[in-house]
Amino acid sequence: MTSQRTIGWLAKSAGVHVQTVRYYERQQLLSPVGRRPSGYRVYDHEAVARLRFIRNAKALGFTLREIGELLSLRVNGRARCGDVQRKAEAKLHGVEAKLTDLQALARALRGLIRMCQAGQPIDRCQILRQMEREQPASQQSQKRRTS
Amino acid sequence: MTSQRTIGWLAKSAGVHVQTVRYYERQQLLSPVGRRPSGYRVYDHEAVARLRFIRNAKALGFTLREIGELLSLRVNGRARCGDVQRKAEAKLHGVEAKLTDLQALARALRGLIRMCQAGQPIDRCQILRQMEREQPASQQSQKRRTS
DNA sequence: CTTGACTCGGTACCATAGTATCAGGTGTAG
DNA sequence: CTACACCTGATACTATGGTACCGAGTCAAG
Repeated sequence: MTSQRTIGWLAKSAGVHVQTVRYYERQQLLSPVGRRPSGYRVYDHEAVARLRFIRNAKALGFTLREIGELLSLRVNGRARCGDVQRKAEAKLHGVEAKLTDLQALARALRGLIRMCQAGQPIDRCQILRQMEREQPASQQSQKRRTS
Repeated sequence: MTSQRTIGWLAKSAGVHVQTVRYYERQQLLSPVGRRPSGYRVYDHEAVARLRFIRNAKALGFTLREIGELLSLRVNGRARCGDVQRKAEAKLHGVEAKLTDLQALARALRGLIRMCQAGQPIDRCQILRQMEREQPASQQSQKRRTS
């Protein structure tokens, strides 16, 4: 009953796999409140909230590393809301840069499709040509991961 | 000399590592025009354009698999324009779906940032509170990383 | 007390996009 | 002719975010 707060209970409550909970533990994002004598992990409702937090932050595009930072901000009493805000803003800027790039690409693809409809041969395709050009690395849309 | 079109020349010309060129070859994105008797790969200027294409498409968020499709689209282009058009349209739909996801993400981030009254102690941070809420994964799938 | 579900740690594996290192062969400048 | 840079395939390793499987131990219902 009430003592059923095992890893399986937690996983089910938060809608993730048991292995994922253990994976998050290895990544220092989450730990059990204790262990039974048998070694079984014991959790509380806090853990469910924390796991939900992780899931939502992940859906917002934060990496597990970033989520870890967010979580430790929460623990660290001196941290201010502004710290969190800055992280969210950095993430937003990355997303906006990506949006700009993708919008340009969508426009280019629509152009290609129009050209195809006009019966133009593909070797005149301007986007494909454009993509062969040496591009001035200008507004780099984040290398790999936004930190 | 003109006969220096080895993998090293290509890699330097396109600004990637030699191993990356070989990796792309394994991924069927690029192949040498031939081999020297010694086995050395030989490339031409086309290869530089192709590598630049790959780099630029990658910067736009295409996976190597998708880039392969784009490249074969270019090669098959002369044959059947209808085929090409369908592929381009599929690609466009993919880009538009990505755009929708990213726009939702940006909206969510902006909403969170607005809620934050900087200077609040961390335990009153609305961003963090919001992220603890049960958010039933909602509509957007988020299958691929958006970073 | 047995049965079956659950849990343990450990390890291996998936995809993605490379990077690093290896022994050994090649190419070329001095 | 000798250095030394470059090339070869093969294999292993990086990071990210998990998933799958293993034998062995545990827990609770019947």
